[in-house]
Amino acid sequence: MSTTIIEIAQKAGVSIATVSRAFTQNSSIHPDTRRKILRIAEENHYKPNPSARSLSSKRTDTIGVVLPELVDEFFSEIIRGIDEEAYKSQHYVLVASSHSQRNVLETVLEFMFSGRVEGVILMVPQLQNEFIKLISRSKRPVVLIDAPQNINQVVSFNINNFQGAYSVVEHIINHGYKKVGIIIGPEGNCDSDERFRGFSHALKKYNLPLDQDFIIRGDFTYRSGYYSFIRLMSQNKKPDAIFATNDMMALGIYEAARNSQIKIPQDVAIVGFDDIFSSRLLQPRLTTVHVPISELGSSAVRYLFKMINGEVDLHKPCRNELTTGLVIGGSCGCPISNAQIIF
Amino acid sequence: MSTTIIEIAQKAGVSIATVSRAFTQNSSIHPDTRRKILRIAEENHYKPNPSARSLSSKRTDTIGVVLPELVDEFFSEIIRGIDEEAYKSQHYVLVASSHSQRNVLETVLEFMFSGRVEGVILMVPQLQNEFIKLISRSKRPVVLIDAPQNINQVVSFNINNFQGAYSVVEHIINHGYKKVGIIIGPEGNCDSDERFRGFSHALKKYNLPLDQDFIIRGDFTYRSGYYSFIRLMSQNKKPDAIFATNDMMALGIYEAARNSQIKIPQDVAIVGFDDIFSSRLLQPRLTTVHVPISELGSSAVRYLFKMINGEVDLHKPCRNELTTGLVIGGSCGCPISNAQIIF
DNA sequence: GTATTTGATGTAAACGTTTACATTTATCAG
DNA sequence: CTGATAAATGTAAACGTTTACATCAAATAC
Repeated sequence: MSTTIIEIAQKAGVSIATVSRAFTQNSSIHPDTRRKILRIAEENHYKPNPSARSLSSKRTDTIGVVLPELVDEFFSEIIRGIDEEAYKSQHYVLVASSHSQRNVLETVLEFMFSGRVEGVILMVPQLQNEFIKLISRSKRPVVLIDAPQNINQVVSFNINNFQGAYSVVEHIINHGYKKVGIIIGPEGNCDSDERFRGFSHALKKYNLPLDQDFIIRGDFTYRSGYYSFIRLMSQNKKPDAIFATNDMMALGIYEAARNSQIKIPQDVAIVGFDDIFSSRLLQPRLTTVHVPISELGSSAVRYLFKMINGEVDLHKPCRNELTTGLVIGGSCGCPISNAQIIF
Repeated sequence: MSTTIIEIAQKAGVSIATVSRAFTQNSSIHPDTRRKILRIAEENHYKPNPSARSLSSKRTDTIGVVLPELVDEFFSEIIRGIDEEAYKSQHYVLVASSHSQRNVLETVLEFMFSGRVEGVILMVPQLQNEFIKLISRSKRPVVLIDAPQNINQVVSFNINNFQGAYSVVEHIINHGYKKVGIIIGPEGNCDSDERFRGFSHALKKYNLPLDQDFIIRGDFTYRSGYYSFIRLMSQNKKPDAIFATNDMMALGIYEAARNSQIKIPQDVAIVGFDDIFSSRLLQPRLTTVHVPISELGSSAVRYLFKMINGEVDLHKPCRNELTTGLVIGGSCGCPISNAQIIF
């Protein structure tokens, strides 16, 4: 049907082995021969068949990416980081989001055992132990994005949630707020856990009490931010500052505050985490923690390639934390002109 | 190395052909035999090798998706729609963003046609004629998302830009505004062109003049919205309403208005297009045009599968328009309580 | 009882490469 | 000039499936 290596070999007057060599990097072939073959291939619209190639060589030039459903703003940034890096190394990206209808374990297994990809980048905020075992035993390299702190048998790239949370909470404490509330994320979510840890640590450091009434569980959605805020602020004892453990919930807070005539930051200061695009539009702008999202993706890919190329040990655990940065808006009480928002 | 079909055949006491048949849908094999083989395969962690399979059968169970770099909010929604639909049909999704470099797109296309995927979903707002030819001659099915109006040799799924623009502009005209400005998108962008057409048509219909001073070219970015607004409003003759041809530019407008103390909608009414998440956070909420993004992706995939399965003619051009909906906020002058935003 | 059809399975030839090994040719030291 | 070494190319055996075709047994028709 389509042109094969045999045709090209005939037209170039060489064997198929030589044609094959013309298409691979480190093979001994005369530069002139290669040029000639590539020219003829070009003329005949010949491309090596990927299936045949990987059947024979066991390489697929493809990496797999498994993403969770939730992380909306992350999604495109992460993929962009991954895709860009993969493109540089001439690799393809096979994606799968772990849908509600889909069992994550199944997807990952499929990926790892089907031989379709050379390695996997896995992002699952709620990671069970069985996964960890599976991954650490796997023959194919796996890099996690956002792995729980206590897991150390794997390779992972993470946001420094603790540090980020600590510094943003420290920042509001320095404003003089003493009754600091927090809206945490879903149970078992490692980002949320770490951010809570940073929060607690900051309070402790500054000798502030950890008041149970000021700890509300949300689930990282807009809606939960809205309602958690209302719950917090309808108690007799109200916080004077709130740490929303992600920006999406902070957005919900802003709406709830507007609806109940509560002024930010006069009545209550708000800080968030993630620095998502939308948070920059809020009035006053949200003070939050910047996260290097696409870098998370590209770093993960770079490391994955090292594993694939055998430059690093496949089973040597390795935890990497990317540093966060504080983004100061007006929501914490800082005097901020909004004129500088243009980006 | 890993278990092959031969091993399973031996353990099951059948030929490899029978094992193969156990793994394909429409093959004559005794149910008991299949069950037994699948059990043994399961026990031995056997999965058919995808490369071998597709080398032999010419099927890859994979579709390709090429996306532009820009369209941020669309990205994740589109992929979600595509992935979900592909998953239902047991297909994998290979993504590539076109990195906004033209020759890259070419490479990507070639990659896609190298036999790695069974069909391609292509989204490129600025599509050149050479591509159209390439696509319409292609052996593999291609479905376009967002194809220029004047292109009719291909299969495409589109937003009804004209209708959407027409109705939102009609809406502001009905408010009584007579000097309606517009910020259009980048040159050659088909979405922008169609939206402009809808705009002009509405003006004409209501006997309003098309004033060149009220037409400013932006490029769909926040930044361009900001500066285009300033340009529009620093003329002697100012518009009393502005149609931003996408929401991202409307966001920029809001900031520019805030900085120059111009009140929306009292001093100037604003409407947008896309109904992106962020636009719901604006005060007053942006009146805009809702676009069924993920549906665009899933419809495209469904049609692609029909082409792959030969249910529809590969080369029969087919243009599909998905209807948009008007989202009423307060930015056009409508009295709107913001309480209902929670979604 | 024989001929015919049907369904389940086996046989073996693709599918289009890569690559270990063999062969040829060119290069060069002595 | 000879033998050794290196570089370029050829030969042919994998790689792990699918599938057209052949075979065989059982069911059905007459």
